[in-house]
Amino acid sequence: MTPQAQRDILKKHGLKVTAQRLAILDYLITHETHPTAEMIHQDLPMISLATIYNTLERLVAAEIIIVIDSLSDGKRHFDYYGQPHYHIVNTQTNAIIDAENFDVAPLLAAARQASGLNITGFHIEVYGVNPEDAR
Amino acid sequence: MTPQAQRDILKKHGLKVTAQRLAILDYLITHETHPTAEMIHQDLPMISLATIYNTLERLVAAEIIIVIDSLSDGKRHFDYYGQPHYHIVNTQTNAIIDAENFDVAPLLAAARQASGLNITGFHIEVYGVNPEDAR
DNA sequence: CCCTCTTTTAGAATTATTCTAATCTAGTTA
DNA sequence: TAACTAGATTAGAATAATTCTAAAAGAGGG
Repeated sequence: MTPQAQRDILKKHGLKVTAQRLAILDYLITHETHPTAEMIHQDLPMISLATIYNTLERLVAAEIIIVIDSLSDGKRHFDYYGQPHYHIVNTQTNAIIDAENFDVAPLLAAARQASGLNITGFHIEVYGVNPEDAR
Repeated sequence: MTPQAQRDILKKHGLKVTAQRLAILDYLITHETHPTAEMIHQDLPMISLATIYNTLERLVAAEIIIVIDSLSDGKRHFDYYGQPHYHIVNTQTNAIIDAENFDVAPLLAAARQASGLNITGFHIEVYGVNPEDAR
C-alpha cells in the first residue's frame, strides 16, 4: 500500500493527516503482530504514548482497526481491519492467526433475527491448542 | 437449579466447595446481567473483593463462566456458560443478549483447518444498534 | 499566509486488577 | 470425631494499563 493510500484512509474517515497518525497506521498495516499501545511505542518512541493511545482510539472509532481484548496478558491489542476476518488464538502462546475462510453472513442474519438490531460489526475468536499437547 | 447441583458443578471441576464460591456461582447463574467483579461485590458485600476476583479467575479457568472484555466501559464482565452461546451487544447501551440460534460447528471446523490447532472454545460477539437510529 | 480548531505532548491522575502474607477452613485421615 | 494440611479467604498495599490535563504545536481551509 502506498503512502498516499494510507493518507486516503485517514481522509476518507474525516481524520486530519498528521505524521504521527500516518506512522501508527503504517505500523499497524505492515505488522501482523496485533500489537499493544506499548509495543507500538517501543518501535515508534518519538511519538508520545498519549498520542498513541489517542490515535488508536480514533482509528477504532473509525473502524479502521479493531480491538482484541481477550488475550491473557491483560493488555489491549490492535489489529488493522482491511479485510473482515476472524481470529484463531493459540491459548498456549497467545499467537493470533487472522483467518477468512468462513462466511459470516448466516451468523449476522441470525443475530439480527434474535435481537432485532441493525448489525454493525462482529468479532469472532476461536481458541485452540497445539494438537501435540494432549487435552 | 438446586443448591446441590451448584455444589456438584464445583466438585466436578475439582474446586473445593466454600460458602463464598457457592454464593458467587449462584449469583452468576441467577443473574443475566453479565456483571463485573465490582457489581457482584455490591450485591455480596460480605465477600471480600479479593475473593471475588480469585473465585472468578478459578471459574473461568474451569470454563464454568466466560469473560466478556469488549464492552466500552473498560471493565471485565462475566457470564455463566451453562449452554454454549454467542453475544449480541447493543453498542449504544452496552446491553448484551445471549443467543443460541446459530450452529458453530462449521466455524470451528474452518478454524481447525486454517490453523491446525485443536479447537477448545470460541467467543463470538455481534454488534448492533437500534434500527430506529439511522446509521 | 493567517486563523481556528484539532492534535500532540509530558506528566499527573485514575482505577481495575493483582499481590502479599497472615488467618481460616474444607475435606481427608487416623 | 479430632487433627491435619493444602488450599481458600482476607484487608490492605501495590501495580500498571489507560485516561486526563492544560499548554504548545500543527493541519488545512480561506
